[in-house]
Amino acid sequence: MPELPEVETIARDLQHALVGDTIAAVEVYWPQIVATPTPEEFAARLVGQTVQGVVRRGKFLVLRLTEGTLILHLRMTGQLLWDPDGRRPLPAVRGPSPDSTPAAGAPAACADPHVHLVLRMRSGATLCYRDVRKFGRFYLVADPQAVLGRLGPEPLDEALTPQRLHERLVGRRRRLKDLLLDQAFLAGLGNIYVDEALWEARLSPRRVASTLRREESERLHAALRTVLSRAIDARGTTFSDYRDARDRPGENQRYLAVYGRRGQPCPRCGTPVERDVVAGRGTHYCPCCQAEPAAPKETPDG
DNA sequence: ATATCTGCCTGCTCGC
DNA sequence: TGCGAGCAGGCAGATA
Repeated sequence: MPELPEVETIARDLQHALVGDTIAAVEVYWPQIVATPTPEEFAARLVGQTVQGVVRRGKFLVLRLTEGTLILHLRMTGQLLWDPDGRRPLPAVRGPSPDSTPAAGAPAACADPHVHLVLRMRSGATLCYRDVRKFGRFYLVADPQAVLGRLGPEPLDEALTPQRLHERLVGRRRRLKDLLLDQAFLAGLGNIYVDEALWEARLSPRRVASTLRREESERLHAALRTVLSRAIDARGTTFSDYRDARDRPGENQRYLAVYGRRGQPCPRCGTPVERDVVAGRGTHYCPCCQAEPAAPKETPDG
């Protein structure tokens, strides 16, 4: 799953590869991938636009263009593959449909059936969007805030001090797992890095945010920075599908302490890692290091 | 504000 | 070997 470190890796690579290049043609093979505007408008407006910058916000990839902003979300299995020679997936052969745009029910015949959108650049490079699950979405907007406006702060932003994180946490009665996955609370965390950060901070995923002591919030703050920074340095985690813009896997999976390690020993204490469903998500944790808080005691009287 | 449910999708595992 | 069922999971949208 592409989360903050994975999208950051792609953004940094594409910043070098794409800035200054101009979109020559757009091919849409699965129209639902385009969230806004209509797929036809989307393609028409993109042609002729030059890429001026590529950045990340939360898990979104943001391409600043001459006119407007192209924003995309890779969701679960999305890959954005840059090929300087433009000869990788060759999704050129169309089905028998005489229509210019393939209908949703009649997928075009592509060399790679999972490529749903292609940007052909004037340099000859291609940018191919590949997504087995088809959950990813593209947005072409005048105002980026229309898509990004509801995102919470960036976990690595210096403005998010331990004190500020503590203040945000203690105002909420949701469980940490639930809250940290909420993109309006913090932008960019997904299932892998929430589990890893909670392990690093020695906090139970079931802990109610409002009960955190200051020292525990500080531990969580430090853990988020440690886990995310290390993952960026390692160019992301390839658990199953993730690839960078040049189709290379990341290296961070070798540093995972709990995610996907059910039954294996906790690197800190040796207790077997457990996997439960918390807040509707598969959740990995060490039952010893991340012991559940004692049930809130009903004080008989005081 | 919080919690829960559905739909979007396909590849994979599992049981028969 | 093949089949259907169930599952995973980020997010939007609806509902309680």
